[in-house]
Amino acid sequence: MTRLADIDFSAASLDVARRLIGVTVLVDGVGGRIVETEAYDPGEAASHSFHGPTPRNFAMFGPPGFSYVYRSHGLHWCLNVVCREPGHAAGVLIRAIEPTHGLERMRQRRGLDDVRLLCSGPGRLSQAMGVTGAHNNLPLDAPPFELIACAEAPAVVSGVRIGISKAVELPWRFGLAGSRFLSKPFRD
DNA sequence: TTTACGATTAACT
DNA sequence: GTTAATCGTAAAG
Repeated sequence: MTRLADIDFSAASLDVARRLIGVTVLVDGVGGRIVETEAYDPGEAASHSFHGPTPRNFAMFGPPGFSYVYRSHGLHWCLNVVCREPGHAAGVLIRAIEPTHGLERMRQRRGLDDVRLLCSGPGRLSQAMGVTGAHNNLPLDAPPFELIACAEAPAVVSGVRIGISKAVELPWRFGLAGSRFLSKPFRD
């Protein structure tokens, strides 16, 4: 049984990343169940917080349980959950969700019908849920955000992270075992 | 001020 | 399998 109170955002990003699997995340009532996450920690070079605070990543240095939204490749928004205590600047990237709430809204925003392609990637799920830079540095336990814990602890698999060039060997990617909504399958 | 590049995606061959 | 799209950010000059 995973209750929302069991998710302590002041814990290490590894723990938070694993525990977020199965949790439902909504923005304005639209969203779904988290099936894939990645942990980032200032101790490793792949993290945006590795080089210290900047105008982009300041949200990571704020309180845990807040959002950190950044723009990737000039066109995609990516949603992160800040964890650890303020100043430590660790975070968890939400990489994929299983769409459950507001399917029509998400189809409209994404411009396609295939449920499987709606939210299977960090940029995709942000577009589907309407997340933009305006959602940066907001508390996740207050509107427009909403988190709903799952009834049972899900089976979680892990592997190496995707799309990075530093610290590529760390197995800090987590996913819901057997999910059809992952951005890429786990082979590890 | 200039420049190079990215925690990506989609559309190609 | 490869590559173009597209621009904010940060490091270099």
